[in-house]
Amino acid sequence: MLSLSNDASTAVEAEGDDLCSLTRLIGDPDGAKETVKKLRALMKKIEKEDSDSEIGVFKAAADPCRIRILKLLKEGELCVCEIMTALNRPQSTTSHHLSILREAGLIRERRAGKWLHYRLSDGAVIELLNQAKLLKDK
Amino acid sequence: MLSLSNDASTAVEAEGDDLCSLTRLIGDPDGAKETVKKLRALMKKIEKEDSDSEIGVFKAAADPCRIRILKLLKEGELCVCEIMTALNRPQSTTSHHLSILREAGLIRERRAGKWLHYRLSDGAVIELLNQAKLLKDK
DNA sequence: CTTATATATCGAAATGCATTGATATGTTCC
DNA sequence: GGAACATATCAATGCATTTCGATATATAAG
Repeated sequence: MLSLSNDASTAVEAEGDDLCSLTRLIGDPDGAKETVKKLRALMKKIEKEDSDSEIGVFKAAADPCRIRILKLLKEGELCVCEIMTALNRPQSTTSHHLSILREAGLIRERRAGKWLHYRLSDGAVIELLNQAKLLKDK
Repeated sequence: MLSLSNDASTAVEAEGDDLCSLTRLIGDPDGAKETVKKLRALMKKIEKEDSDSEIGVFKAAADPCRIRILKLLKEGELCVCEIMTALNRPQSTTSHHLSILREAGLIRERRAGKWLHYRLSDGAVIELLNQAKLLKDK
């Protein structure tokens, strides 16, 4: 099993492990070393960008109930009790899904008296759905 | 609890249930009935579109490992053993994630001898990531 | 301040998903 | 055909998420 720690010694060990397979792959040890170095650098760059909120966005959209909510809201603002009516799901379930969408930044709320009206937070949400649809159609 | 079945009788019953809360919400029974009708029609339209593959796309992107793979592949084609080197994860784990991305249509494979090279399936994948990033930045 | 209503949060059960070692499949080379 | 290697699939384990009833919070009205 490869180590996940970051200190220098285990990093060197891990590099040794990787070289086993990559040397064979590439055919020469120096080329393999070079490739590993490039991959590590690229990975470091990728891990430095915080991907958490991106993942949150995708997680939020990755549920049938929540996709339905997003598609409903494409037509305009709705309050919670309208959404639960449309979904045909209990209030606690509906509310839970709304809070996940809200925390991911996909929807916004507006209070009007005792009612909360939800809407898509931005045109980017619609674009996100469009891109997913594009991908599915191929 | 609201019924999930589709036949006429239970649909009427369910409509009655919904009217309880929506009538109060809107203030007049006729307006409520109208609203419920609209919501049901909208929902029927939404459920008719097959959202499954869209959900598959979002599910595939909703994992730290897999987001990393997508970002790696933005730089160009890589074979499995390069990807597992970069991710620092066992082969079976890496392969599993690749198969999910492949089935969702986000990546494609190309065989070259005993190696499989993976690449992003389309520019739409990059656009998808961009839209998610846009959303997170607000 | 009490009651009614709309929504959020909690807690428990059920389900789904990520991870990984072990094993199977497919490819190359001899 | 058999050995070596790259990758996929299987099966078991543990963790995360969904669902939903029960309860809490917030707002409005009397």
